[in-house]
Amino acid sequence: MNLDDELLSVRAAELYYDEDKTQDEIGVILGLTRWKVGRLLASAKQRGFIRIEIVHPRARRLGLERALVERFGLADAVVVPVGDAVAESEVVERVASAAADHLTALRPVPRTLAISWGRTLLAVANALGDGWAAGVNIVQMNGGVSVNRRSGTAAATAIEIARKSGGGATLLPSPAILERLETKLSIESDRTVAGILDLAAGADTYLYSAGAATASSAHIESGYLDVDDMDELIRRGAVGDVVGRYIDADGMIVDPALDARTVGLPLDRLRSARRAIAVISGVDKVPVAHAIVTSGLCTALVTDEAMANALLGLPEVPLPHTARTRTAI
Amino acid sequence: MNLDDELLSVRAAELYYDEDKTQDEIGVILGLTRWKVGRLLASAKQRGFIRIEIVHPRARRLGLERALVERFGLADAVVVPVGDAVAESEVVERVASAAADHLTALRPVPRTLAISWGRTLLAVANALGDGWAAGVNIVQMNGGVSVNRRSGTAAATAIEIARKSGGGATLLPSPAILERLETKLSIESDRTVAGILDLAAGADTYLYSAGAATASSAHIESGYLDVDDMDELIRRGAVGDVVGRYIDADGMIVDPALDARTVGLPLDRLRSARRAIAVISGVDKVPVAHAIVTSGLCTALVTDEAMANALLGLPEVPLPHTARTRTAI
DNA sequence: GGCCGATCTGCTCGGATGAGCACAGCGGGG
DNA sequence: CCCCGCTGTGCTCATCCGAGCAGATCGGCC
Repeated sequence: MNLDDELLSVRAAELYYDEDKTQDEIGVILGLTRWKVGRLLASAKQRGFIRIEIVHPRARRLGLERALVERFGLADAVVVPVGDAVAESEVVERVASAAADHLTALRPVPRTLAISWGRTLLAVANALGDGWAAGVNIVQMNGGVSVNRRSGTAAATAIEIARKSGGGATLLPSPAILERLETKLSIESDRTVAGILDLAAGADTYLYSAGAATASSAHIESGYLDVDDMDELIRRGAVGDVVGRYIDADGMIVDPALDARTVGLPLDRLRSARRAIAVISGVDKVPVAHAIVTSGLCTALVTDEAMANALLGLPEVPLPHTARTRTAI
Repeated sequence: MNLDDELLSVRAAELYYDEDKTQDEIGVILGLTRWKVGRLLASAKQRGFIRIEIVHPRARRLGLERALVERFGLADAVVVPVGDAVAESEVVERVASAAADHLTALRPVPRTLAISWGRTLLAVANALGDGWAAGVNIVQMNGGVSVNRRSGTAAATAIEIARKSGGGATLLPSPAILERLETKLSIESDRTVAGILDLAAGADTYLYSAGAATASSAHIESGYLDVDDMDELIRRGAVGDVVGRYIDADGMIVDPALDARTVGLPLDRLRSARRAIAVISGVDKVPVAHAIVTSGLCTALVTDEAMANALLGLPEVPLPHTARTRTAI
């Protein structure tokens, strides 16, 4: 395949894709047979000269989804594209929107859905449409902030999701982390709390996000941990938290003592769940997302393209000509 | 066409373009007939959800070319795409390369080619392939720098183009602009110079670029004009220079006195030429390019996509969703 | 010079696709 | 209540296009 053919490929591609000519017409224009034109187009496609992009907020990246499912043994994956022009803040919205779609399309329809809380989950709640399902019981699976600057975020998330399905919300009335083990044990043995945790443990579907182990964690913001605690966690290998529990790169609890003071469902319940949907986006959460998918904490992952590429160990934006220099084809 | 169909379009497009499924298969997956799928794909294309880009240094934008030919009554236009990732400096190279292609494909093959000089033309000279034509006589059509920091650029351009066609170069041994009118008249009446200008006037093809009327003009760099002269020219409506002569937005000479001291072919010779090829790129040259195409100074324009869009009065990067807000479809 | 394998070219054939048409559902107006 | 135009759907048919095959061409090697 010499240079001349390369130029012809490009000319043919222009006529075919930009000008909507038929291969036969292109053959006449360029003085070639239509089969030659077909072969040129095939080679142009194969060599990556032709890039087809689907420009839509709801578009997905099916190839990456399949790769994730394959690589990490998931039941399902949803990957939303992030074009150059998509702002960081908008990515969360789009991932949340995709998660809402995914929830809406779940079959069988969930009867009891256990959820965590946070910025991402609130976005999912907002993105869900009225009547996304019928009469789903929403139950919180971990303790949360009761009073902070965005007071009631956790509760609002659960209530919103429940309202939109015409079902009820069961809130877990407990702090996320308690100072003393005894307090935690006694709260957990309280009939109300125990009942709620039982309900959560019996859920058929789990939906949660994850937090990165950084100084901007919601746990620090809410005062459950301070910066020194976080540094210590990081020093011991923490990559982030899942429903309030800090894990390392292998998905193991980093600090058993801290974990014992954390109110909520144990992680093994997620691992044994038939359906556990993790909704995670943002580069700072790559390590925790990796820990989640490799340690079986979720059956489905909803995320963004950059995350998917990172998880699969690929360069973030595989442009054809940069790809050549990076991967030495 | 409601929102539901819009989402289906996107899903269908993903399966069709990213996953290489057949429309029939997509029909099965989405629970639609193959005809419905076909219609969805057509609407997705029509609504701009599907963007097909040809990623290649030699690619062109045929649609814009046709629009330019149509709008400005040109015989030919060549527009090279500028993707997001193409650096400003590379654009000139690509335009030059396209100009070289265009020259090589000219029929009938030029016998005498009159050229100007400058950064762009030098790039064209370098981009030309050996044997791009056979025995073309190259002749300079305007005076140029003889000694400046890049000494001999003007001469090198002509010589290079000539060498690659196996023809000869005829240089115009004169400054671009003279201080006194008498000097200019006497130089022009010199037998050698007059002969060269006659030769240029008899060329069958003209090739030139243009300069913007800015402080970084080659005329200032070479000392023919100073910044005050330029300010005065701009004040009087100058948009740039064509073969050394400053014109306004209507293509008229801005300063007849200055023009009288400028050595080279008069612009009307370009207007009456059978083939005059202008090679222009860069946003700062939009005004001068516009003056050129509207006042009939060229029969063919070789330029970049941003320039073409500017000339046609379009937004620079017509993304589907921004286009909606800007042009109110 | 002549043989041979590799590559390229042009073709047949069947699947994929788009244009155009007939019909169903729907809503408004008489 | 019925008629009628409009939109959306499923189908027929002609066209387009890609897979696969036989002959042509070319370069390497003896």
